[in-house]
Amino acid sequence: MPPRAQGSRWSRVYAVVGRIPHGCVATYGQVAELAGLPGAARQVGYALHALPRGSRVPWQRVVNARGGVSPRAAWGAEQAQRARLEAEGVSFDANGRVDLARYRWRPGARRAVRR
DNA sequence: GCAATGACGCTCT
DNA sequence: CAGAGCGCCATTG
Repeated sequence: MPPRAQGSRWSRVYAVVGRIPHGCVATYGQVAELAGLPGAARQVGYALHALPRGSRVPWQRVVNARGGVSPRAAWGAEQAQRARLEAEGVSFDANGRVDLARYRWRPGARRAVRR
């Protein structure tokens, strides 16, 4: 039962996700920590799941710790996310995972892509 | 207030 | 690196 929880801490999660720069990706755990919910990575994914389509929240930039897109209820969304990230310059491997070592969002780092 | 759920994370094998 | 198991917390019913 997908809850709504509009006035909950989820808004905090959305705010953090919205701060993810273009061409970068963040893990659930990272977003959770930045949102003030350390260890509540699950709730982050849960919050994103409740996001309505058309939301300005770049939920597509949020991936799991392995840099892969988690299988969600919306079939095809996984494909859309990958396509969108590729359009931003994020490369996916044959397994559909991104190189976190390279695209992982570094809060505070000026250069998104460390090189 | 208790129990169940969930787009996850971490550790071990 | 891949797969499996256990634990984390927050929100809902």
